Amino acid sequence: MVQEEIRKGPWTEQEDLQLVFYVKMFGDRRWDFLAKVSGLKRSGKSCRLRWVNYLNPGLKRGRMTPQEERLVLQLHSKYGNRWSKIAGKLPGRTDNEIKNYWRTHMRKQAQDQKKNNKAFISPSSSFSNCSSSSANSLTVDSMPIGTEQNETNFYNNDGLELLKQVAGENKIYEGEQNMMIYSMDEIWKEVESSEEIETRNNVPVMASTNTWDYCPDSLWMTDHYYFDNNQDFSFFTG
DNA sequence: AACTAATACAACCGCATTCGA
DNA sequence: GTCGAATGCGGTTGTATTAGT
Repeated sequence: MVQEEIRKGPWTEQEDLQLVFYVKMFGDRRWDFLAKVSGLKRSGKSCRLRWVNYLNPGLKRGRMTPQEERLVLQLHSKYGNRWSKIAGKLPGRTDNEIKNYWRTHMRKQAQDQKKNNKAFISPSSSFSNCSSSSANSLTVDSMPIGTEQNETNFYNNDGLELLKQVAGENKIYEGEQNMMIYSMDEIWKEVESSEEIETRNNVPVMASTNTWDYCPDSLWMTDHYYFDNNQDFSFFTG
């Protein structure tokens, strides 16, 4: 049996467009199926990763804000390397992004400590210790996230205008704007309250990881509703 | 201007867990 | 209850970009 060649490496714009189109058509589930019907020579796993970490319209782009950095420090000291859990508390950020951020800064931290000829205790403890001092210097807790000055724009390529059209981008932007009013205070509140519930019930609380939670009007949510409630697409899956 | 180091980001891999037949 | 497929997660690696010399 001849195995169809699976593409690896960086995604092209064309592949992105295709994936977005098919995710919009069929929802962000059944990745193997999506990979097949889309004609992409990618594994379902690869498609999912690309969507989750890059194409998902609810993602925030650009550098972490100081508030987010502080929250990551705090959450890491609590949860350790459970990146998806931490990401669940940071709307628009992915576990991959946070993981990368942490890794980079841990390395820097280790190097600094080496330089200062200090004993290296442990990643989480050393980092969380430093977090308190840096956190104290911050005074803009109530600044809404997503309002960072970084001008990095996900859709800054000409070709992606098409993507906008295909994916109904206007709606998505509305969603992003809604997301922006989710202030750090609110996030902190959520962290605290979910932990309370966790402690009380001794049951893990699923954070609202889905970006749609903050984008009630987004087209994507509409699509999900549509697919989930109005249509039976099982015939597609054979 | 050229080179190097540091940083940020994207992607892959392997394993664990969940789901459905 | 079992098993295979799908999905999710964390670790790791590769590459592009930026900053420093």
